[in-house]
Formats: sequence, C-alpha cells, structure tokens
Amino acid sequence: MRRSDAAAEPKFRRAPPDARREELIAATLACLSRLGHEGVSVRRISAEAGVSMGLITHHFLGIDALVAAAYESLAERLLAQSRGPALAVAGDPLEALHAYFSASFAPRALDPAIFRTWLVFWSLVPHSPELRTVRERVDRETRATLEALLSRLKRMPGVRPFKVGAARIGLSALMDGLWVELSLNPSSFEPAQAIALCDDWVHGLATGAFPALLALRRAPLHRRRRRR
Amino acid sequence: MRRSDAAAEPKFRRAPPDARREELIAATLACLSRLGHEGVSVRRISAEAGVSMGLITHHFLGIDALVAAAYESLAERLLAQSRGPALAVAGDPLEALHAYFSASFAPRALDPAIFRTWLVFWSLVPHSPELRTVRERVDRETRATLEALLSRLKRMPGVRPFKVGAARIGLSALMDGLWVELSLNPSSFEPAQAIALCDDWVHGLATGAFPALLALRRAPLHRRRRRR
DNA sequence: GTGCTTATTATGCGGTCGCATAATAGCATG
DNA sequence: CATGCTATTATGCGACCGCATAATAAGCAC
Repeated sequence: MRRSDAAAEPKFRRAPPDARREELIAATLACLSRLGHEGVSVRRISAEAGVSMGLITHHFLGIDALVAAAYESLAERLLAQSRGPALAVAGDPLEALHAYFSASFAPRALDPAIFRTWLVFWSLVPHSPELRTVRERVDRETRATLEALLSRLKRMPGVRPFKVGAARIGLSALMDGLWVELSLNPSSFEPAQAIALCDDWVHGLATGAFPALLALRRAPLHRRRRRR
Repeated sequence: MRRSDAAAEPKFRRAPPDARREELIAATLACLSRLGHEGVSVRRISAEAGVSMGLITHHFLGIDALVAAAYESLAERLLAQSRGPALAVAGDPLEALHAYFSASFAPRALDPAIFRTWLVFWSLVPHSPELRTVRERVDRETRATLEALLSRLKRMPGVRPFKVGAARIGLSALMDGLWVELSLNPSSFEPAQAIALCDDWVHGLATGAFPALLALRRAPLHRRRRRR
C-alpha cells in the first residue's frame, strides 16, 4: 500500500475542546431523544458522536456532567424559543403572554423526542447533583421570564392586583401539565386548545377571578390577627 | 443429617397464581419506586420478590406485562385515594372538588417514590403496547371522575355554563403540573398552595372567567358560518 | 401412599454495560 | 524538521443484563 502512504488520511481529527464538547452534547441529545433512558450510555453516546468512549471522561468529569450539560443546552434553546416571541411583543402584556403560549405549544416544542429527553432529565434529577444544579439555574431563568411577563400584565390599567409569584406557579404548572398530556397523547386535544386554556387562565387572573391569588392590602403588622 | 429428613422444610412454597402475581406486582412497584428505571429488571424484581427469575415469564407474558400490571395497580390505588374523599361529599360540588384536590396533594400522594415510579411508566408508554392499553383505561376512569365532579358543579344554580370536557383538560393539566413541580422540588411551594390554586381555577370556571371554556349557545346548523 | 400437574428453581449463553489502563498520533511550537 | 503536549484510540476486565432450557419438587386428586 505504498500509494496510500503519501495520501494517508489522519486516523482522527484533533478538535478544540469546546467544539468537541459541543459535539458530545449534541450526540447526547440525539441519543436521549431517540432512546430515552437507554440512551444514557457512554458507549452509545460516543458511538453517536463518532468518537471513542474515552473522550467523554476526558472532556467531562463523567457521564453525569455531560448529561447535565446537555440538559442545559436543550433547556436554554427551548426557553429562548418561547421567550423570544414573547419579548418581541412590546405593547399589550396579554399579547406578549399569548405569544409565549403560542411558541410554547408550537409543533417543534411538542416533538415527542423532546418529551422523551425531558423524562430522562427528570428521572436523573434526584441522583445527579450536577443535573440538579443546572436545573436550579434553568428554573430561575424560566421563573424570571414568566414573572416578568406577569408583572407587565399586573401594571396594566384595569387589571386586578395579584401575587406575581403565586400566579407564576399556577401558570407554569398549567403549561407543564398541558405539555405533558400533549406529549403523552398528542391526539387528546389540539395545541390550539392548550393555548386557549392558558389565555383563559390569564384572563381569569386579570379579572380577579382567583381569590387566593388576589394581592390583598396587608393590614399593618400590629393589627394582624391569626385565625384560630 | 438424618434428623433433618423428617423435618425437612420445603425449598419453596407453591402459591396460587393470583397471589403470586400480586407479590410480583408489589415487588415491581418496590423496585421502581426505589431505583427508577433501573428497577425495571427481571433479575432485580424477582430478587425483590424472593423468587427466581423464571417466575416472571411464567406468570406474565413478559416484563412489559408485569410493569403494565404494576402501573394499573398503582394508578387504581391513587385514583381511589382521590376519588373516595371527593365522592364522600354529597352536597356542595365545590366542596367535593376541594376534597378531591386535598386528597390529590396529600403527603402520601406527593411521595417522591411515586413520582420516580410514574416517570418510569411515562417513559415506557411509547414502547410498551401493554402499558399504553392500561394507560388508556386508567385515563378514561380519571377523566370520568373529574368530569363527573365538574358536571355536578355545572348543574349548580348560579354557575355559568362551561364545556365540561375542555374544563377537565385544563383542570387535570393544572393538577398534573403542580404535582410534577412539587415532586421535583418539594420546597418550591406548599401543597396547600397547590390546593388553593386548584380551588381558584374552579372558582374562575364557575364565575365564567374563562371565555374559551364558556358553553355558548350553538346556532342552528344551517346558520353556522365558518370564518375565513 | 402414588402419580400427575405445573409452579418453581438452577444454570448456561451471548451481549452490553462502565471503567481503567496503556498505547497511539494529531498538531502546535520551536 | 524535531519535539512535546494531550487529545484520542484500543483493549481488557468484571458485573449485570434478558432469555432459553432442563431439572426439580410441591401439593392436589385419586
């Protein structure tokens, strides 16, 4: 094989660490979305990335750190996809929220593969400190985004005052629940209905239909009474 | 060891199939709640039950059928725990719904082990026809329960008419979302707040705060128009 | 008791897993 | 063109996996 000596192509390419890390993250997401929890495997992920197993332990502290990085990557992407359209609406807070809902229930957000991936993350949260850390940061961003939108709504004239924090809990729960059901059983209802239910919820919030969420004027401390 | 000949205890006991099946289901639930998806293992489950691996394939068509049976067992138990208190309230539909919420967010329903188990079921749904079948039946029962409660509410004087089916979708999504968040992060809010949010949602529904859920009087067929 | 049914166990096989360790080679630097 | 750093591969090891198959024995009918 004398001829190949000169044109011998390298047996592997040496990539800058950051690029390699991105490749591994992409491969991880591909495995998780295709195989679910069975995709969490050093062998599978490295094969998907077209590299050898050792690279994972070399570029990450371990498989858990890699999965956590993948979680962060996907979560940031999804958040950006929902937040972008919402923040693009400058005026009416109701429309901004509607844009957020529409983007959150767009087809690409309802891809079953994403749900499969998410289940893996959820099931790893209790056992993986790295994943829990990432999740806390991602959660904080998501909360901040939703609370910002709700705060805009609250400042709108004619809107009954409400507790932003508590409202965010309810709204994100409603959205998550709708997303889960739609992911598990796409035929159970239309995405448009999910959006309408979220819009309705916001409407109820704005019109003061939720007694427990109303921001009541607090009495001065010395006048507070505790029911017994 | 002549002595032991007479008192030789049996090497195993022969159980009636139904009882053995229950034991295996219990062992399965124990493994799933303790180990999550790693608990789905013929070896682990049979060890947990104190029997040999072969028994699983003997009493069930396979591991998938066993897991499906475990899903059904747990789901029925949880449903009964929530439905019982709700149906025990004969009078006020609002109180019946409140009882349903209270039971659904009681400590035993928020056990992290249950969530871990549930994640396994969810992630198996796409791949296991048996599990999907069971899930459809369980879902139908849950839907029926909630819709019955909502129908009672709808018949209450003074309550604005609404679409029961659509309302059920929203309410169960809200409940599921709250349950997921609480299971993932028990310290993010109090169970009592989850109950209050559900009560609020029902209050909004009853007072007609949800435009898209209002049961509008339908125009006669020949007068229907489709917007373009 | 005796025998039959079948619930139950024991064992082996091929495969994949994570991990550790040693060898290799790309590539920048001089 | 030589050299060193380190990204990368290759390989072996022990453990666990699901599955299949043959052997065993519990307990009921007679």
